[in-house]
Amino acid sequence: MTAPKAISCEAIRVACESCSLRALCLPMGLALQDVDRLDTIVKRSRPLLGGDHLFREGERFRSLYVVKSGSVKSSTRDADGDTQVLGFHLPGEITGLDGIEKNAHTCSAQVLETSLICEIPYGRLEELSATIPSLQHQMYRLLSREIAYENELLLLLATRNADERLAAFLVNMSGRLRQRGLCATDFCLSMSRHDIANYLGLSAETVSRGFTRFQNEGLLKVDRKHVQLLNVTALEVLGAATPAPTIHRF
Amino acid sequence: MTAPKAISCEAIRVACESCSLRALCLPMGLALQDVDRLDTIVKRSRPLLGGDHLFREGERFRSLYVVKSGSVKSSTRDADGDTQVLGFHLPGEITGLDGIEKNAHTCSAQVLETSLICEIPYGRLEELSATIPSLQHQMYRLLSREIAYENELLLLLATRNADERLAAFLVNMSGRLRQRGLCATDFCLSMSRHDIANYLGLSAETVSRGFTRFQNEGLLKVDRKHVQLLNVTALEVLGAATPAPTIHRF
DNA sequence: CGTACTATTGAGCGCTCTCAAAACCAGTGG
DNA sequence: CCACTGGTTTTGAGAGCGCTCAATAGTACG
Repeated sequence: MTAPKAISCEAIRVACESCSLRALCLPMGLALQDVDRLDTIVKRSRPLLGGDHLFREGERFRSLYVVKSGSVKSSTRDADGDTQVLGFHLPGEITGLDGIEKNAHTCSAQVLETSLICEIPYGRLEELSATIPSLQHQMYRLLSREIAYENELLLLLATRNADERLAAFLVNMSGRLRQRGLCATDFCLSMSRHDIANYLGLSAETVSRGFTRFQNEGLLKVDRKHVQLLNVTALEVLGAATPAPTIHRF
Repeated sequence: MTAPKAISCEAIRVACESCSLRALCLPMGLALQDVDRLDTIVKRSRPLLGGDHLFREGERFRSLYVVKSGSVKSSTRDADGDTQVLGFHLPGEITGLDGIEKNAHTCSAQVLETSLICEIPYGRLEELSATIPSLQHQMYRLLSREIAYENELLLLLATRNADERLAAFLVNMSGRLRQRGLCATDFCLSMSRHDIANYLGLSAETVSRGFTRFQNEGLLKVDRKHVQLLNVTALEVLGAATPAPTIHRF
């Protein structure tokens, strides 16, 4: 029951040894030679530690960042100082796209655990994309994907109750892990309950209660950050579509 | 007190006679000759009537749409059939960006009132942007802007109460109108209370009560769709930043 | 073993939803 | 000019979900 964290993180690490930009871009239709050209502008840094910042809100925008292993949290802060978690980025995913327009970051990105991150200097990427139409095409798709994804999130926050949000979150994480070839039913959540709650527009207590209830209902097993999904179908139904407006129990 | 609708809509119409792609793109740093090239691929259609669809969820993605005059509502539908309003598009604004990735629209766009819409065939736009670096640059900015904007919306839905959401909505509309050179304190809301509520993740009743309370507090005057902001500062404070966690009144 | 932090659990309250009715408006036809 | 109709908006009353506050429990680390 112990060290599930180590197991899961190791799994991620192993799976992502080969997770370079190749893995990210090849399926999207880039020619191998173009990926190599892209590869030349990418900077690889030493592993970052949990709590390290990739960038902070307001900083000059210079680069996009691709998670190679580990995970990243992006968040913003409003006039009150209230912080809002905008998303979690898993291996293969990109962050920093919001900074392009104003040439300044509108949110902060913080590493949640020891992570490997690729930095892509945006200026050079844009130059390159002007000479490689397929790269430009993928860039447009990438940005559009982000928009569509946030639309889904808006739907979730605007219409779903606490259980549905939490279920949707778990199903979403599960799907993204599966997409990267990782175990979709047994994984570690690198973020705190508070972060999850904030992301879902709930209080930490409500998220905690949700986990407990799901466990009591046999939908999953949870031990701190380690989560084991036992009934993915039920979670999907709960998260994506409530079969009936009101469910009466007895 | 009557016919404010006509006044405001007329104002929009007049102000947007000149609101072509030139107005949209020139301030963004496109050379005049490039704007002209862009102009040649744009289709202009006869005025659309309230309720007409620009596109529907699931349809093949072909074009982006720029509002010349009038207004557009974009919304999505989930598995339950629940509909979620994702945004309102005013003159000069663009819609359809979410469809690029999957080559299919992930939301629907519906005209709220008689409107003039420019259609930009996406394939030709992408081709063009591959030959005009500055256009490519603006496209990236446009997409990034959409992402940053949705981030703000997520913050609103996740952390703000009903009054704050409504205030933020009004301030936002006001600012966007001002940006287009229209009156920022006296305008008509082309969308229904139900649409506003849905957009803000509230019930129509709560929105209605909000309008009434704001009016009683002297923040604005409201008569059906016609809104007159009397104390923009107070609304900004309420919508963007609550000065203190709790405000005690007596 | 003590400290600091995170997570869980409990109790009570308040905001917002739901349900319901009334008011209001626009359009139509008598 | 007025009654009728379908729609939206407003207003009211009650209930429930999720927040807040608070205490406890569990974990990591020195």
